[in-house]
Amino acid sequence: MVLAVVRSTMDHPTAEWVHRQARRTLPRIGLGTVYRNLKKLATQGAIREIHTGGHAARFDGNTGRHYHIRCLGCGRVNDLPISIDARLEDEAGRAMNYRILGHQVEVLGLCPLCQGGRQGRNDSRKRSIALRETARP
Amino acid sequence: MVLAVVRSTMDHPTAEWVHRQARRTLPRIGLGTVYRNLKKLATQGAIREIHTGGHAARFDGNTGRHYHIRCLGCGRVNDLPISIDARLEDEAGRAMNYRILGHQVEVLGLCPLCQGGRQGRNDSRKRSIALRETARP
DNA sequence: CTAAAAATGAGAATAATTCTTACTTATGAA
DNA sequence: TTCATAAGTAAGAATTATTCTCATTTTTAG
Repeated sequence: MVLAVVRSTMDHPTAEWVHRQARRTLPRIGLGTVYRNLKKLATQGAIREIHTGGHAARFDGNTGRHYHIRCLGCGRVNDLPISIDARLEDEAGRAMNYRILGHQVEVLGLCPLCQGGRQGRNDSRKRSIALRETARP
Repeated sequence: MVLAVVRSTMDHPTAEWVHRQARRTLPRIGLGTVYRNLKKLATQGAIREIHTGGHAARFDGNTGRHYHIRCLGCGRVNDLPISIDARLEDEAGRAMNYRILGHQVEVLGLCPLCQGGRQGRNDSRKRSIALRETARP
């Protein structure tokens, strides 16, 4: 169920949103169960966990390699349709003595909604409340 | 004082480590004051705040544009001596309707210490305890 | 020197997440 | 089917990182 919910959207939902959606079908499911299963799915590689901006983690049903863009106004996260940089991991591996396992890129900016009217209308607090209340974040 | 501590190391310290160090000179300084000043310094652009991996935020006295590499074994964060990708922000700006403000890159891997002996010795819990107890993280 | 403004310490409050526990459900061998 | 064991769960307590509150102290400007 948790997997299905995460895969049902491209909007990188939070655990709380997944919980809210899952409850529409399984009314008695607990938030702890959602967290437990999100973690297990992420460990198994079925979904990806995105930690960003010091806010709640977001989960991504798209496990293909891709980059993200995050709005500093409202906190929304979107996929970036641009090619990944193969050079990066090579160069990093050569420069450091790490065993390289991957890399993440996050572009920061203001989404179209947050650009108009000096960016106050959709601050992160209001946005995350909206995200909790609507079906589609 | 807080600024001096953050600038004194290249090790991307946590707020708690900064607090511990600051207290060696200002024994009565509170953790809240450290957080308050870290936030103010970050807002002013004097330091940078790094949110990563769902753990405690880290602070970086190096405000020049650069990338990071994080060890999945022990959580340490290091600077990457590789050039930044100018193409990324251009492409993202063209593809999305965002106003682009910057981007971050984080390479993930295992540091030299965490590669030996099946990576158990320096797991993130032990590492973060060590980081709290030693002068240099 | 003094009044107003700014910063602080101490601890309470909050948010996200994990952990604990008693209970329920699934699984599998007999 | 039946029973035993393992796995999963709900509910809420606990933890961690961070922010907030507020009474007090320090700084600043006049």
